[in-house]
Amino acid sequence: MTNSARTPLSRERVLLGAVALADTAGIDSLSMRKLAQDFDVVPMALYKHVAGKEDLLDGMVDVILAEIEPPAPGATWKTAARTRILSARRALLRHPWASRIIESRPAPTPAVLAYLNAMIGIFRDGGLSAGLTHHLMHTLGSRIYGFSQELFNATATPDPQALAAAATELAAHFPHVAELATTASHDGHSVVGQGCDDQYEFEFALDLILDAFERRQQP
Amino acid sequence: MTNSARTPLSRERVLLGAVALADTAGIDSLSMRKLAQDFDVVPMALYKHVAGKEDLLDGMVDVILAEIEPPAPGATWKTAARTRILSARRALLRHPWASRIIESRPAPTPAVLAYLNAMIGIFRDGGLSAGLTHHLMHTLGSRIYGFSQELFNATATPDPQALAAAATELAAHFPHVAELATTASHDGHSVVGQGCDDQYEFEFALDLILDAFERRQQP
DNA sequence: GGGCTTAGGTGTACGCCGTACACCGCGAGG
DNA sequence: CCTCGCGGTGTACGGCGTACACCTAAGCCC
Repeated sequence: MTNSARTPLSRERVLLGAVALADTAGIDSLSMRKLAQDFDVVPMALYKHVAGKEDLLDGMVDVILAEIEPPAPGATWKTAARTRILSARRALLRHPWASRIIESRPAPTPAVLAYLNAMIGIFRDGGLSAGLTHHLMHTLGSRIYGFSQELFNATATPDPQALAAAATELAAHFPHVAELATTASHDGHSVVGQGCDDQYEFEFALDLILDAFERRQQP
Repeated sequence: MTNSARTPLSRERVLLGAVALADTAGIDSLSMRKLAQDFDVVPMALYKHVAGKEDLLDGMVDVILAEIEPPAPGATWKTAARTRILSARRALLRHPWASRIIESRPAPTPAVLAYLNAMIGIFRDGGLSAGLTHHLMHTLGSRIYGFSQELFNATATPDPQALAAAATELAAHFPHVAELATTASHDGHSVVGQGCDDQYEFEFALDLILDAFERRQQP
């Protein structure tokens, strides 16, 4: 009656479990030991399915990449790229830890290369030269994956008292920062902290870049 | 004769020592214990000068920020920003670990806020509206600090044998990536791996963004 | 069916890490 | 002279990734 009929581990089960754990407990709580605990298994058991923690993280990136929808056929390169990147962004927003992990990988996995290859293909097939495509990839940077480096990660202080205090502090010493923080660019009602619509800003920058390259394509 | 006349520690000495250690041994080798060893001191001694490792990393960012030259007065906002950002980039290139640390800080230090405040001031004093400045800051992203997220961090394989093998492997499965990797956009002689001039690409993207906002300033 | 291989889970152990807490020597100020 | 507190010490704890030897049970060939 030991109910020993556990479904056996596999690389895929380990990776999905790791993603789930990171989603619920936060990426900092993701350790081989905790992950093993989730499977009611001894830590070393994971090493039969994953080469080590680095390999685990690589695999998690691949899982996120797999959530990105393939590009819709029959669109201009600009809308195809835009759609794909915004789909990537949606995947990234489902897993807030993912951008940090993507940034930290020292070498690209085959899945990452395949993703980049497809993105480059969109531009080349759209008629952009190899050189211009190269520039475009560099200019997009991490936006290709659907995120951009925030100047400072939202500090999540839901306490309105401390928030107001921080605002006056900010205004006193860093007036320009304060002005921008309280200016919600495209709508009026905003406070410091969540005063800017990240999605809007992301699309604004993305479109600005894509438009600029479209102009250079046919002068 | 115990030569006990050590110059006492201080927050500044600790931070500079940490930067030096990260420069020489790599950021992954930077631990409170190793750092203490560099000072011939027991690990806990450091805690009299820094609150903990997070505070240490914050302080290291401040040290790097202090290396950035102040903006030259009497220039247009565009060249002022350009100069400052390229100076930031030079500082970052002196400390290859720095971008990873900057990215990872959960909250900005006063020094970071001061840097951003000065940068925003350049744009506002140059006549850009608050809204446009806001967009510009988002579009620049981490480029404000002098770096951009590389699609994949150079994997430093100086072995020409393995490198050539990787190149054919790449060409077989990811032809578009291979094409871009072997196309050095602005000069001809290049191989996969270091086939692109990161500095050129950085300035290209930076200028493209600044130019785009200049155009929007006065239509 | 008997023995062999082997994939997959176990147990123990090592060396690292950050840091809490109690302690103590010593120079300065009352 | 006595006290206070700054800065360095020693010990210890809990966590981490993972190397290595081991065991067990299922699958396979003869």
